Amino acid sequence: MKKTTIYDIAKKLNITAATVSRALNDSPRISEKTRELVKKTAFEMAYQQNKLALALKSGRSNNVGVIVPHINRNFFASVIQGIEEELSAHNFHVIITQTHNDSKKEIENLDALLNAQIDGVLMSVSGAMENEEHLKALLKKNVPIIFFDKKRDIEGISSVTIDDFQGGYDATQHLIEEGCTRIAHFIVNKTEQIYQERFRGYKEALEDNGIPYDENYVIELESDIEEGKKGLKQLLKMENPPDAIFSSSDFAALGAIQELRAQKIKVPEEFCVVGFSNEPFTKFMILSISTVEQFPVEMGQMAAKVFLEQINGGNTRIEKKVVLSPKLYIRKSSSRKEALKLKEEKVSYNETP
Amino acid sequence: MKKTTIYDIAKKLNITAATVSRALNDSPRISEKTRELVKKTAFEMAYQQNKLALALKSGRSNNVGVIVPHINRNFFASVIQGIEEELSAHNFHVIITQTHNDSKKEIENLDALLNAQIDGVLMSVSGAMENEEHLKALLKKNVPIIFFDKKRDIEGISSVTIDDFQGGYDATQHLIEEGCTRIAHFIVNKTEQIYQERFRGYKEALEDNGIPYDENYVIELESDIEEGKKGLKQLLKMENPPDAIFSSSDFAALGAIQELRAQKIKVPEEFCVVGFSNEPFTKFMILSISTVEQFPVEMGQMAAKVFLEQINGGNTRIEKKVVLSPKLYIRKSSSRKEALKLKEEKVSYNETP
DNA sequence: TTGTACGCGTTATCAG
DNA sequence: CTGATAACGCGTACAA
Repeated sequence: MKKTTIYDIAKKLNITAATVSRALNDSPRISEKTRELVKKTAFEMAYQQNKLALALKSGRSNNVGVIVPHINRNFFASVIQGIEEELSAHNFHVIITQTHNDSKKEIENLDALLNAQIDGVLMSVSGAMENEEHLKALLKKNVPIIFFDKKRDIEGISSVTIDDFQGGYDATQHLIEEGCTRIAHFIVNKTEQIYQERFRGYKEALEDNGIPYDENYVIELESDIEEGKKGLKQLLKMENPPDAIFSSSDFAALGAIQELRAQKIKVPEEFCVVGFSNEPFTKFMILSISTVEQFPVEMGQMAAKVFLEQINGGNTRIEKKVVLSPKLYIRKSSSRKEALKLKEEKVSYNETP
Repeated sequence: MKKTTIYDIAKKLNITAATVSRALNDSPRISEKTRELVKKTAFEMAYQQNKLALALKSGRSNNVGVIVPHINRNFFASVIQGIEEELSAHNFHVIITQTHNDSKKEIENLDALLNAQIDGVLMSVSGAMENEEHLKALLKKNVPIIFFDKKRDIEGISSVTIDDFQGGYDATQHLIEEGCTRIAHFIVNKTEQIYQERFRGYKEALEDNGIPYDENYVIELESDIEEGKKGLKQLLKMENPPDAIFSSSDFAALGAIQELRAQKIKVPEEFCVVGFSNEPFTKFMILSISTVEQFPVEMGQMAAKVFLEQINGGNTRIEKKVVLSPKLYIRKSSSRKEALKLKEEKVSYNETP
């Protein structure tokens, strides 16, 4: 069955397509009578506007491209959720693509999206710091781009991120306040800005508290449970092993905790752990894991809002850098003082005759 | 900066747009020389094909709409991942929309996607069993639709689901084999097919094992931790409380386990629990939760494949019903026999002088 | 091998 | 208030 166009309606009513168009779009320059007649027949013929034609004519597709490493990662799924909610309310559609952390795939996706005439790109950059030629090239195409989470500092491109430095600082400061003195750090990828920033926060918190920084306490690993176990084993082999970890990955933090359990080391009494990202499981564990919330839904909404501003801002190119504040969620895996206090109470209770 | 079109290239080379088009598309009817010249200048002028114009002309947008209740749910995010991987390999783009389980939103999204001239829709149906007029109406529009997970039985519409009955049956059978005799069931929503099927599997397994079915053991609740706790409390109040739960929701299963712990009831020794969906956290818990894997990524890939078949199948309308097999993952929360055996060994070890 | 002319569905502009 | 026409960018049947 062929789709009905405004021409079909026009023919049926013996008027022109232009008139039909005006009627459907509630143009002021049309008689009430024709307007209603047109709308009625349009409904009867099950007319559906072809946005493609509109897009071709207007130069706006009302589609926005989103590029992430993996959709199936709670963080990114949540960001996308925020983006979709904000943009669909403004009649934009969200096209999603994945890079699997391969910058070659990123270039391909970008290219395909541009071909599809998207009105903008919201992306979390994949790969190492090098290669950003393809991103700079985007600027010339005059397509609004918004980076979120993993950004690059490119003049003219807006970004929405969290203050990773602050997140790292707060996590470390908290561990210090809980009485930990030898704090290790799991860094996910030394070549990526977000991890560098968390690392920097870690170091600065140590420094501010007069705790010497020991580079042997810093281990680079993948965001992965097994890697966390391995990392912990490595730390325990040291002459002067740490009594806490600030991990840039919740998964590695979980691995570390599992390994600590296996080695009969008590968490948090003897060893504290703080992760990063607030993955759902961190809250659900019986030994819940302290972590840093990144507010992914809000990040997505904000990225979408910045995009909408740029679209509506006309030709004035605005470079906006939004930095959201992370929030440390203190849970059991690092509540050392409280755990020790409880234990003490128990002991004294037992000692009472 | 204006985007360059084939017209711009044509003008520059003093040829016609048609020739440029042929050159870029590697038409056989063009000289090697012009082809190369055109491609070279196209590159220099940073030409990008406008797929919108192509779509308008060809009637194919190469965009596919995906409708889910929530993107930020591990199951759906994984399905989408599978869809994206499969479709992007065939040069289709994936447009995602959410319904928040509101069938009104579903209708709106469907409408918007049709306006956008998508080439097909892959969707998990929201809402209760009633209202399926809008879905039937789709058939007339001649747009390929594939249901996944939550489907409706509508003639002419293909679907990809898992065998929920089998999942429910296997989970219950397993509990029986572990020695549980009074098995309760958490059903998420009695009006939805997938939950009805799991429930049916539960009942049939009981019957096949000669265990009487008690409707008081069946509790309807939301897929939610708090609801799971409430459900468990309700069960324990009974005169003859159960010794196991097959929960259609991992979250409710977790809630039940947390409440069991709070009430000092030993899992799995005194009470076994099996969930459904294999949410990531079920594996990560120290007391890992047995659950039923639904293979969401494969489901997405399969849905995409069925769509591609229909697209390529020409006019022959095929109705394909793919049913994937679920897989029971037996973990600690229901490994009663093993736990009892271990305990016994420990006891006898302790008793040895 | 290349050019000419048209159509995809819509809206904007100009004329009536 | 309505009709006629051009334009968006592309591919292609037909003509040369």
